[in-house]
Amino acid sequence: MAMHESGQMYLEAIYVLLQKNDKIRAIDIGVYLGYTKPSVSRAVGLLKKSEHISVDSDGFITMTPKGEQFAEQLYERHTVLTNMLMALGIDEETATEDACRIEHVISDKSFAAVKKHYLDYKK
Amino acid sequence: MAMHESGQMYLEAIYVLLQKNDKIRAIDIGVYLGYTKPSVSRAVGLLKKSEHISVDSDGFITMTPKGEQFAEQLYERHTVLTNMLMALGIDEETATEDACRIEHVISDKSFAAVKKHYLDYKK
DNA sequence: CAAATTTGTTAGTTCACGCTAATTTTTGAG
DNA sequence: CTCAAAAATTAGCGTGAACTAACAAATTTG
Repeated sequence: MAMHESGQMYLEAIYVLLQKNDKIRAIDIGVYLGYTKPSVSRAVGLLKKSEHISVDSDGFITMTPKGEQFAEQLYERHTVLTNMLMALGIDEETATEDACRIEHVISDKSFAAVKKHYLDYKK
Repeated sequence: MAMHESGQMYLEAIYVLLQKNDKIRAIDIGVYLGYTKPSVSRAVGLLKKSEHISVDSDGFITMTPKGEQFAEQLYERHTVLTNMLMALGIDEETATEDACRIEHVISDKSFAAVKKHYLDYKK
């Protein structure tokens, strides 16, 4: 029942797209992630069923409060991990890729500790 | 053709078991990882085909040089990541779990940078 | 030595998550 | 209003990786 890794990826993509655009549809997610329409259709259906997003009658996608909260957490992980790796001298592309994979597997505990260390260290 | 994440997990388990035991068989891996015999059987078959391990006529498993090299890399990632998380105050169980998941997804570049930072910082 | 246990394999299932192909449904121009 | 393009969905496939059930081979033990 819990969201799987791919669901997180889609949710984060939706979050990012919604920051830049007023209205988004399934196709925009597909273009952004480089996935085909059926894959997006399926994922959107699942996120809708799990009530992380809403899809209106015109196919425009918005986030529910639940989805928003979840996405914000993911996005924070993403940005903190990316910035941290970049602070260690990693190029942006690699940092983003690694952050994207690590953000889905690291525990809350470890993320909090890593983030704290990073913020302390940065000073 | 490249080894998948699950293959890495099995290979690392074999490496760890071989450090503690003279001889190991498929069943030991299953017990260690909590997987069933068929799952182990399949994984062992794949690792044998990819020439990371050898299985003698009595079912005893050894590592090829190729497998050993690979496993050592994995194990180093595992220990460094675990120690690092523990140095940040994470309990051993969580640190091990997270290290185990991160070690399969982090790039060589990022791992090297994280390791360097950790070693420098520790001093 | 025969029966019971342990170990390994084979066959087939399930689930997540991509894909392509084909088919709707929606939309927007002429 | 009609018709083509765009968007979405449905159906079905492939792969990775776990599972159970059933069986075969090997080993232990009464």
